[in-house]
Amino acid sequence: MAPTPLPVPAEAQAEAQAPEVDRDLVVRLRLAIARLGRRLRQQTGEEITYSQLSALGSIEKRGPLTLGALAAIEQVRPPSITRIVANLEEAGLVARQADPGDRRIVRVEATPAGRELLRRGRIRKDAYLAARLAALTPAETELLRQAASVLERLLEVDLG
Amino acid sequence: MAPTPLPVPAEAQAEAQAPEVDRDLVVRLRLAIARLGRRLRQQTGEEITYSQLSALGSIEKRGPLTLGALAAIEQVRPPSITRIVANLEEAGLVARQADPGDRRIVRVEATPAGRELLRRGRIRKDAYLAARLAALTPAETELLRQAASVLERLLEVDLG
DNA sequence: CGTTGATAGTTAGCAATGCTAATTACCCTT
DNA sequence: AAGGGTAATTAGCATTGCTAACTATCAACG
Repeated sequence: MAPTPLPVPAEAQAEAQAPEVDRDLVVRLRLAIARLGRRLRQQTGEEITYSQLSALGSIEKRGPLTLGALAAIEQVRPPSITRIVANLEEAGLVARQADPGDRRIVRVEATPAGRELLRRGRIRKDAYLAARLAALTPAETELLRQAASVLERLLEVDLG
Repeated sequence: MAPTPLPVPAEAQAEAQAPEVDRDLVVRLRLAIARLGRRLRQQTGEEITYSQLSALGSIEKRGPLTLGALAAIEQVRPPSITRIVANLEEAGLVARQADPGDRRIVRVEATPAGRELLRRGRIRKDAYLAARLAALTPAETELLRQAASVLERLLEVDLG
């Protein structure tokens, strides 16, 4: 299919340097991601909300994290993270550590219970995706692997 | 605690993963999609929430819809749709029609203002993604194009 | 030293989502 | 006319996410 240039509105042109963008790709990606994301979100277990699960996952993966760092990762404002972490702590899934050098800073870490819940939750979510990935050819799987890298980079692009 | 999630499809609760499935890929894809999806959701613009936008989109696309049908499409319970539509109506973006034959039924339709907002909203979302895609190399763009096809197929895999 | 300004996190309060349970209004069949 | 089922709504709850304002702490500079 022929890539059609996207008429980029002024506000976006201020951000984006390249005026030529593949409109079709943009639309297809947006729809695919929005829908898949929605399905994954619905795939949360019963014991914890999606936001909590996501935060817990980041905490486990990236070690002891300050709340500010966690908020940045989760793309949420500090007050939201404060509350989410409070709920996680109340459920015994994360623990807070005081920073010895700077008493303003709070670090959070996953507890064994948190890790265990995460493991179970992942199995469920992964099973959902995995069941679908299983229908793909090896070449397609490899393609998605590379695409995942690109998507990860995309997420790190900070346009301000 | 958390709102009770929708019923989980049986096959997702079933056994963990087939050993052949690449676990790392599954995890990375899930995270990338979930986060990118969240960002797109945040990119709604100020005038309307994501749920409202999604509902409005379905209403425009699938013609006059009963609230029950809309709830099914949006995968939410009837009370949620009632409220979302009420907000959309208050904003003048949709209009209700009484069903002449069955007075229990309410149908909703997008107003011109609703259609217009939808058009603008799409452009803004596309611009968000487009700005990021612009930072990619041609090879990466091509990769994503192929990945989009795979993702689309993934979504069509109907396991339940 | 001690103000002064920045930084980290919290609290308070708002609007919205999503749910369940219960209710209202209505249709259809008997 | 009575019953049971269907469509939508209301009421009430927990959660999310935000902004604005506040506390506590650190660091720097005169």
